[in-house]
Amino acid sequence: MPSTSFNTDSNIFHKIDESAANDIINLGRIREIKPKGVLFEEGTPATHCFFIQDGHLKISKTDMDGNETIVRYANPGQITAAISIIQQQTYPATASAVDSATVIEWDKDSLLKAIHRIPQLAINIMGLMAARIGELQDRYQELNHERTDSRIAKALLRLVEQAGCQTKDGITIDFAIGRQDLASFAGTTQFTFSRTISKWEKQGWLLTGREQVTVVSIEDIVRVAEQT
Amino acid sequence: MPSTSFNTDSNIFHKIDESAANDIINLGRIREIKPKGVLFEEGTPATHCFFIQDGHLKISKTDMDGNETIVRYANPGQITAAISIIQQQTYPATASAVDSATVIEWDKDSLLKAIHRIPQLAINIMGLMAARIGELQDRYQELNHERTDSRIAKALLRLVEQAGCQTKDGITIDFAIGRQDLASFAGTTQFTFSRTISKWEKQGWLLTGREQVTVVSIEDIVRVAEQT
DNA sequence: CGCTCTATTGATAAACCTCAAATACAGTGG
DNA sequence: CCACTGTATTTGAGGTTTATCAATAGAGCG
Repeated sequence: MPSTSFNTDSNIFHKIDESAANDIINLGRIREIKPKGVLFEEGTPATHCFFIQDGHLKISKTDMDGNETIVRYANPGQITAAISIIQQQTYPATASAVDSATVIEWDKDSLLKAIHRIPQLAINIMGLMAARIGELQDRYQELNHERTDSRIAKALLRLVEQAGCQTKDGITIDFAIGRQDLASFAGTTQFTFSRTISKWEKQGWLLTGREQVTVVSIEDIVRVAEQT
Repeated sequence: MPSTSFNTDSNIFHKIDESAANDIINLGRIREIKPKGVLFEEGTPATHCFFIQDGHLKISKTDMDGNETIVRYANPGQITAAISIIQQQTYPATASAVDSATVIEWDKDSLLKAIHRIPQLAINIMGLMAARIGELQDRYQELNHERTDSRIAKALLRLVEQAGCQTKDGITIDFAIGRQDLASFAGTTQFTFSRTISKWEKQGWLLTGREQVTVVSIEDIVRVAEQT
């Protein structure tokens, strides 16, 4: 049950007519990535830019001690590695597929040419980038000043918002995601994360399973997210 | 001794010839902001986009408990509030001048038209946005996994890099900045910050004064920044 | 010289991480 | 269908970093 309905406001083809959009798509190459497959790796030369057609990517950074920080989850309709359009640099993070994903891959020059022909494309990409800056700033602030409880709640809400899937018990996340990844996304450890959500499960706010979480009572999670 | 030399690579007028650049500038309006003056406030409608010609802006978010998070310091040559080009939204942060600053202010429509005429402008702005995303991701990771020592060192290095000014004793920051702001920028409290830098001052790595810090031994600060 | 704003320092507390170990779960092959 | 193996998750105990609070000291300014 893939959530392939793009938000038109934050779509790179917003305000671009279908034939032009198809031209742009045809400049790229479709690629399938297997679960846990790596699309691009932090530190390698940034040559391509990707549009996510289906599936979900984990964008993460790993430091020298092996600590993984999940920068974001990238969802259908978004682009990633926009940096490669502009500067001859290296990818600042690693992208790997959480499930089976299909992306469209453009090389720098093709996309640059497309932008010169269709400036609206640049404006749309800027919109996506602005949204990411906003989200990163929010998460930075949260990590700085909020308790793990709130951050965990917010992390769950973000995932549910971006990849939520209604089931009979509540809303679950569209792809398999382990505690370690959830914890990294929330900016905490798997241990603290585990303790926190088992507390919530006892309250009946959640249902948990192996690599899976279902939010039963959104209101309660929102309340925790909102509290100091 | 203002550091008004823009880095051409990350300048919004990169690859744009002078007459076109002047056209773009003339679409805007020059504004002077007094020290501590507010340019735009978090949550208010995002109507304008700003180019910093001279001076430094503090971009910050303040939560309900009054905790200030300094998202970044914006320096000459950069733009801020790029979000207002694209979406009819509110500013995600507050910008205030740290010293006397002069900015060029564009309204959304003027800049949109300019982009449609000169797509290179969009590409340049995307470059600046990509740089900011990269920096935010770095800082997020640091806040997540590094000790306050390293973060404080990195904060000092960033400021020195962006607004450093060579003096006879070492490199000092171009504008007056108090401990509270330095601490916020490093993601810690004024107390921890104070303790840490007085330790470093005793080692002879720094000279400190009221609202002022001079880095004497960059190498030692770099070493602390680099350590786990 | 007093007033205000900024910075330092000490004592205390607590949130959170680290490490160790136990338990649950899913898939596999017998 | 069941035991087995590897992985994921939970739980506990203990320690450490870092925030919090309170109080003092210093700098600039009229």
